[in-house]
Formats: sequence, C-alpha cells, structure tokens
Amino acid sequence: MAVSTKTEYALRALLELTGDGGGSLSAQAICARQNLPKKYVEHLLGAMKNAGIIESSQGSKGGYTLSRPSHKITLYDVMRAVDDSNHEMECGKSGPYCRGESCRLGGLFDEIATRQRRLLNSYTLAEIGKIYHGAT
Amino acid sequence: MAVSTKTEYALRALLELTGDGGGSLSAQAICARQNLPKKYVEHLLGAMKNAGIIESSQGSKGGYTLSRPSHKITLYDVMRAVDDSNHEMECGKSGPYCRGESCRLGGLFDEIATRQRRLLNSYTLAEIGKIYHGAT
DNA sequence: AAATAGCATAGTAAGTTACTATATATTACA
DNA sequence: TGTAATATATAGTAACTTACTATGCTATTT
Repeated sequence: MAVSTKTEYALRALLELTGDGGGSLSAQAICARQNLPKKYVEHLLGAMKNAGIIESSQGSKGGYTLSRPSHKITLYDVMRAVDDSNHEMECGKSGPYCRGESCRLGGLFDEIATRQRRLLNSYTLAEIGKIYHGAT
Repeated sequence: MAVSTKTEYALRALLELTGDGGGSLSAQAICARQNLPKKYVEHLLGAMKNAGIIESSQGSKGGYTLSRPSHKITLYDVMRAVDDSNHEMECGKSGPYCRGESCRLGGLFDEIATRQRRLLNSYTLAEIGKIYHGAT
C-alpha cells in the first residue's frame, strides 16, 4: 500500500543517473550524492540491471547508466525490479483454504492488479525527475 | 502490490455476512462455509470489529454482523482494517538516509497513495458480492 | 602492480505472515 | 445453577521479508 524503502532508494539512485547527458556514475558517487547506504543500494542497482533498466561497466572508472531514456522508464518498472512481487496471487493456487471453483475472487484481484499496474506505469522517471527537482 | 491472504480471507468472511437479511453468523459458521482457518480468521474479524466494519455479540448464539450496509463498505476499508498499513511513509521521517529538505519525493508518494486509496475505495462489498456470486 | 570499481554470496536483527494454542469472559438455554 | 457455545486476549511459532553489513572475488583503468 505504501511505497517501500527499496523503491525510494532505487528512484533516488536513478534520479542521479537521469540528469543532463546521463553520464556514468559509480555506486559510490550515487550514494554519496543521495546519502544512501552503499552496500544496500548496490543490490538494488543489481536488480535494476537484471531488469534491464540500467547498464553497468566494471573496473576502475566503471559505473551505471540508464539503458533507455528516462521517459521510457516507469515507476512500475522500478518497483517490479526492486520489490520482488512475483506472487501474482491467483485465488486457489496459493493455499489449502480455497474452495476452488466456487471461489470467484481471482478475477477481481487480477483486475485490481491491472489497474494498479496502470497507475504505476503512468509515472515515468522523467516526470518524477521534474517533480524532484521542483518544476512548478 | 498483490492482494494479501488476509484481505482474501477477510473478504470471503464478509461475503458470508452479506447475503440476504445479513443475519448474525459465528466465526465457526463463517469458516465452515468458506473453508477458512478459524483461529486465524477470528483475528481478522477482531480487527474488522475494531475498524467498525462489523459488530459482534458474545456468548452462546453470538456472532458477527455487518455494522453498515454492504454498499458502504469498501475494499479499502477491509484492507486497512486487516493489513496493518499504518506506515504512511513520509519521506525523511522514516530513516537516516534522507537528505531532508532536498528530498522531494514525499509529495509523489502521497499522490500515489491517494490514487491507490481511491482505486480501492471504488470497490464496495456489495459489488464484490455480485462478482463473487456470478452476476453476469 | 595497484587502485577502483562491479558482483556474488551470505550473514543478521527486527519485523511480518499465516498460522496454532491456551485461557478467560460472556451469554443462551436446559 | 450448570454447561455448552461463543467471543476475546495473549502469546507462541516457523517461514519469509526488510534493511541492512561483511567478505571476497573479478574486471578495468592507470
């Protein structure tokens, strides 16, 4: 229901990658600028890399870059990458306490999930950046 | 992001209370009809009672009733009662890793929470009952 | 070679989830 | 009055999640 710490940290990290020409920044630099716990955020960066949101280069002078323009990265993309949320919750599949055929809540839950996804997809990194940096 | 088991159980319990004249049903009866774990659902019923969604009478022949008509009980009411979700997540209040004044994500998160609340409030128990019982 | 990075694995304390167990309080009914 | 049937309160538990930290390895630049 509420936005998780993971999502907040991930967004703040991405916002550092969004500015200007979008140069490569190290986890070190990102976390220094945003005052974030480095080791923890490295995991989030890893998850976002796996999700295809960012790219990385190793070695000295390595770092992270957005893998596509910020208006093509949505809040949903970030949350999905960083909160695991692979539990798609189909009624009756998840436990012993469902009456199977007569439990007809699955469709409802799917509908709600779809609408939430749509909500979350309606915010792009670019827009969040504007909010963050105070566009009136 | 997904609907929790708590919410599912709570809804299914409430749906039993919704039918017909909305007579009083014991936890026992509710759980027998819905094949739900009694002791666990009793907690959910307690939470919903505290939230003012249902009322209870004690003693033999005791049980639970809706405390207002089913079209005035929303999915949000149920979720709020049963998932704790008292973390209203204001950016910067929750931990050491926020730069305070320059962290401007709080407004965004509030906006999203508001929209999610609106989504969840748009489903009433009455409507969910129709879906559940298969109104075409 | 050395410094600087990413990356992988795992550990940890606190909290949540999905339960169960036990004991107590309240009421209906015989 | 007694007892069965209920709600209610507290607490315990195993598995999992969250928000971290620690250690070590690999890749790249200088």
